Amino acid sequence: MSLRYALLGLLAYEPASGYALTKSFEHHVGRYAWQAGHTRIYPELNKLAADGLIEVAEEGARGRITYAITEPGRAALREWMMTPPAARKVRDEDVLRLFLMSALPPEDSRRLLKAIIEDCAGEIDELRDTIAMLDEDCAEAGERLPFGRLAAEYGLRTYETRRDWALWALARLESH
Amino acid sequence: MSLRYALLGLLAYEPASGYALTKSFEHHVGRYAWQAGHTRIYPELNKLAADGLIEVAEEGARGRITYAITEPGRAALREWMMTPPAARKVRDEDVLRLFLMSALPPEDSRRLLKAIIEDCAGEIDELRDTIAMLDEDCAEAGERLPFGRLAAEYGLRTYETRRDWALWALARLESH
DNA sequence: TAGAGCATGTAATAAGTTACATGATTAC
DNA sequence: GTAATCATGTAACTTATTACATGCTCTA
Repeated sequence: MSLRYALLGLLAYEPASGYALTKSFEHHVGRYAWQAGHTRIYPELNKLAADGLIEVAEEGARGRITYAITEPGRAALREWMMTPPAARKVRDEDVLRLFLMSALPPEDSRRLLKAIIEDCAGEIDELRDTIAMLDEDCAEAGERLPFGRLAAEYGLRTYETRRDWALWALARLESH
Repeated sequence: MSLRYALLGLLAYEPASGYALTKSFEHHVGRYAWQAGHTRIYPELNKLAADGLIEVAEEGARGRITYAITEPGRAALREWMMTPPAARKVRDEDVLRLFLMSALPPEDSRRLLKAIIEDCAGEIDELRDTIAMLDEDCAEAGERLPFGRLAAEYGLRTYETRRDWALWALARLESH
């Protein structure tokens, strides 16, 4: 059901085609929040349109269909956003790997932690660049804090935290 | 496929019954790393046993079946752990809500951010208590850093980061 | 004019959820 | 003895993945 609202949320931010939405999922959305491929996205868009929560805003070249959210769609999104469920439900393969390290022999854990720390460093560098670019654009154009900027900041802080956690875990491992 | 390795990882840490594993998922594992209910766990355990990656270690009261990982199971787990895929795949409904805030009218965003900050504060308090208890037990018993301690530390840092991010987002929202 | 990438879809299979079902043991 | 919770399962349905399929348009 979440995919429905992920799509609704992206379309509430701005109208887009299935193809453009797929790209959003490949980049920030699928990386931190909700993963989805085009084979699920297209059918779900059709269902959303059938339910009147989105509508075709424009039909462009190469069969491109740009959708926009409707008023009922906005209402449904708002309802979902403002009533979070009690139970948190997460599926994150990376974090799963972190958690299962207790099960590995210590040398493997150490190797894995070091790889994670290095990987995080790469992500952090990349995100810092992204943010610098976004802030430049924003200084000219912007009022409202854009979707990508929120995501990038979240990503940066998340990777910093993960790296620090890995450093902590490594230190605890070494001290035993 | 990840559930398979989640189970293998937990059983590599220590033998357990399907019921006990289900509880692990309800608590730390499902909260941060990988969600799963008993209706998926039991069939997957049977499949793992059929594949020889785990074995029945003990049959106890009320039909309880305690499983233990086998050597092939350990090898399969290690292989999976040490070769993370390039693409990160995440499904986290909470984070999705954070991301979609750009799509809400500013007053709603503000309300939601404040609710998130409060919620994080609650989680942080709870996790601090958990960690204090774990560290007490560990001081007596312990050498290797236990599974739950890793998870609790990760959880604590994650919630602190999320709270700080929400505070940052709120400040940016107010300044416009 | 050829190749890259835009753009959307379907079908078969796998994974996950919800609802239903049953029985054993423990603590009160 | 009875309520809670331990303990495992199945069936119907929904959601997601993988593999396959097709055609358009822009750029070099």
